Amino acid sequence: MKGLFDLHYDFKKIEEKWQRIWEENRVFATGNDYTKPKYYALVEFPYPSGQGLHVGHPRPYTALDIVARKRRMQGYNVLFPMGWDAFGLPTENYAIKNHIHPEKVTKQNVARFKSQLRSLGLSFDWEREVNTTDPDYYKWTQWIFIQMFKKGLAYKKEMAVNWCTSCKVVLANEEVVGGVCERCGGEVVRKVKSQWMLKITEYAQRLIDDLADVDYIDRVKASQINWIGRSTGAEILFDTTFGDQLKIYTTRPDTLYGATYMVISPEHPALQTWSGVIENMNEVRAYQEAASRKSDFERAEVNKDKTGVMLQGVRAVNPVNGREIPIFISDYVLMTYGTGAIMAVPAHDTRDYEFAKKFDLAVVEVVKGGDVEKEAFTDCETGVMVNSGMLDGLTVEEAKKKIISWLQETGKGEPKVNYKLRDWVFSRQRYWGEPIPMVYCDKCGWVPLDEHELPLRLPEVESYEPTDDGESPLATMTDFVNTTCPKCGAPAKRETDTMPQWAGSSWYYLRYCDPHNDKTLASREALDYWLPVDWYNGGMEHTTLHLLYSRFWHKFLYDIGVVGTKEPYAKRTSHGMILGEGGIKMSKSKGNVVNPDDIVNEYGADTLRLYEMFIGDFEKVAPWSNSSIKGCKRFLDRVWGLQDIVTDGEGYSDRLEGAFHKTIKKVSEDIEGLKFNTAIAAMMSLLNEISDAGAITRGELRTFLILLNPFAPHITEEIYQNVGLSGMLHEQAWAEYDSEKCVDATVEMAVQINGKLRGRIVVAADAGKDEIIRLAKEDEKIAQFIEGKQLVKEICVPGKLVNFVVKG
RNA sequence: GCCGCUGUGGUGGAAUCGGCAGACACAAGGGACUUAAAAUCCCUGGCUGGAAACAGUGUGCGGGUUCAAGUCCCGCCAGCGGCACCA
Repeated sequence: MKGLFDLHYDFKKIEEKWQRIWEENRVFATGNDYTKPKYYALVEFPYPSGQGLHVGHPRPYTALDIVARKRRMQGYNVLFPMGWDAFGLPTENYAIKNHIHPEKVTKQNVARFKSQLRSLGLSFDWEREVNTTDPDYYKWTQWIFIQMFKKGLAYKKEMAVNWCTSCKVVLANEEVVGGVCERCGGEVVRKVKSQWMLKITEYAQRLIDDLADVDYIDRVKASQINWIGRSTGAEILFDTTFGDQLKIYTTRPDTLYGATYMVISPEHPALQTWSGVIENMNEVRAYQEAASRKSDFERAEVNKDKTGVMLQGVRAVNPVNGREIPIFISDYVLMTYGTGAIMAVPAHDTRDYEFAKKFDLAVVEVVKGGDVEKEAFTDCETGVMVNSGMLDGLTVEEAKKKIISWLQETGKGEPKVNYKLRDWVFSRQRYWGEPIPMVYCDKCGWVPLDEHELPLRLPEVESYEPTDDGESPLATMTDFVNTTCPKCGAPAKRETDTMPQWAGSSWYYLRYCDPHNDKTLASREALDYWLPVDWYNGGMEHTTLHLLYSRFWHKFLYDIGVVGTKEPYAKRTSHGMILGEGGIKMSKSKGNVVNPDDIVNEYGADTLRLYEMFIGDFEKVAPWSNSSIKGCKRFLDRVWGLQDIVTDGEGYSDRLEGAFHKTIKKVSEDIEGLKFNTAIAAMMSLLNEISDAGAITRGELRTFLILLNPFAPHITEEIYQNVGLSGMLHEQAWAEYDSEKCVDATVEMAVQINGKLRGRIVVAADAGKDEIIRLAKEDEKIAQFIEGKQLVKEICVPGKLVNFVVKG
């Protein structure tokens, strides 16, 4: 005999069947009807690594797949594309090791990823697939670079790079872990090379300001603002005894009277200027030498002792009181921020304090409120100025204003805004990246290729390894390197560095709008229709690099008239990582990696999708659990069993009508609010109610399937067909609810005495306060508690509770 | 040090504006079905006491506001992520 819910459904057959039907009917191909309302849902395209899909990938993909499927049912023209961010080091390293062309490796990896993604039933429009390593794609990456060069935003500069002394190779910052080479563990030092740079700093203020116009989750906005690191202060000129001037930047111009010495970076150019008068130049040179040998990691170690050398023969003059003060060089002052020189105010800066204590320098208190005998007093809120001449008695804020206007009047300084954000180092001495389309001509300097010569393809090379002196493998290709100047025709040499991995991903969302266009990166018509991306979800780890870089490129493209919106993404959300069982990060070495293929084989794609959405708060990390996933499979088995109890009838039954309206509301709202877990819980509750009722009408089942379809698209489509409903499920309109029907006729209310739960009453939903209180007092138990006592207060929140405050 | 997040049963996690803490699931225990197991179905469950009704207690810790606090305020503690000598 067949029980009600004891069927296990054949997910393998069903999932393959529907994936085939969707593909053959081009069900998820994006519509080109620009008169329809549009919705652009975007997930970050993956790097197709050799390991295949990780169980973390489906979490964001499923989430936005749910949104995309719901939007289609709501009548939108939906763009939900996918592609490959395929340039990058792991592929290149694999190619070096195994002597296989990275293009071939990429092709294999993409094929694997694609079949894995297909098996999950994600509704991507594969006709719009893009690949950053495709010359038809990177042609436009190169084109954008050339536009930036033409506008002066791309320039070449001598830069320190990370150099692995053992691999003899330039490393990206990400490859330097804990100060050593990620691959071989060798020592990493800084080496100066000429690098292409992009002037993202020119957009720093706009990248902050325009965050006001977009709907990003707060933590994303906060870390971008933090990363850009805007600070306001002043630049101040100090005369020197040499006869020139030294410019410093400070955020605390109010403490100028407390500046008792100065510090400049070991790389500061003034040292060259003063070399004739510095008496201890040997000592200075030795310090410079030592600093340059140090890795960035060593130099940045916070807790290390401050070191430095006092310059003999040159001193500075504090402009506000004419006092001569010593100048030091120390590596705690960075050449890359501000002016590479500071005024040191030990009384009110912890680093200066530490330095002053070590070198026994004067500490002059100029802001009262702390104890500068013990530690630096850095509070700007409460302090009052002392020992500061014209500033005495003012608050810190007042003093800042006053000293800045004094500096401006006397020509000794001016207000200044600084950013921590640095220009983007855009060169990599690597093979597997977009070639930089530039030529160096002895006469003309750096000249971009003619645009009609794009794409500049990656040439075939024999070895992908960088050369011994850290040049890209392209540097050994004389056929590639030797060319003629696009401007004057003289013999010239090509740039042999390639672009970083972040290049191709900085504009890919634009290409999806019109991926096969060979005239422009995308037609203006398509861009105007689809932009901005309505909802972009991606990892927090991309907040300060990819997300910021792509906003920067978009703003540039806006400035030159390629796109019509200031911002690329209207909304940005971020998912939490999926950890291994027990909350430990999944890793090969720990052997706790879950392969999505195994889960799909054992439970089916619908169960995997459902579980990844049910696992917890979408925005937080969640530990994988092999037993919890069974609950989701069980749920789908029970949904499958609904076919056994379906009855004729297209309307709602009296018993379930309210529950259905409530669930439609809950699921609809929860999807918008990233609360996929509670949306599923609501559907589970509804199923429990249906089970108790023992029957479901075909109309009710139809509604249930519509709600569940975005989460579990295969099984719902199959049941829909099995019970003889017309058309295909994904074509149906999203379910509507009636707010009035979400309210029950009667409600159970809690009755409290002095805030403690003492009883319950059932009242009509529309009962008034007086009536509720009357009914509560009539309750036997409550009456006992009130009897003989003084009723001080009666609180009634209709629909929730009653609270009697009694005394005595 | 700075920025952000988190702390709720055995576990994952729920809980609009302050309004019945623990929804929904997992695991566990008991029962039904079965020759048996699996699967499925039913029941129980924060903790303490009690056979039970019930009472007390309970959301990292200490205070406070309120008729009412997981939620708001003040002060701590612990953990996670990111940045880090940015003047």
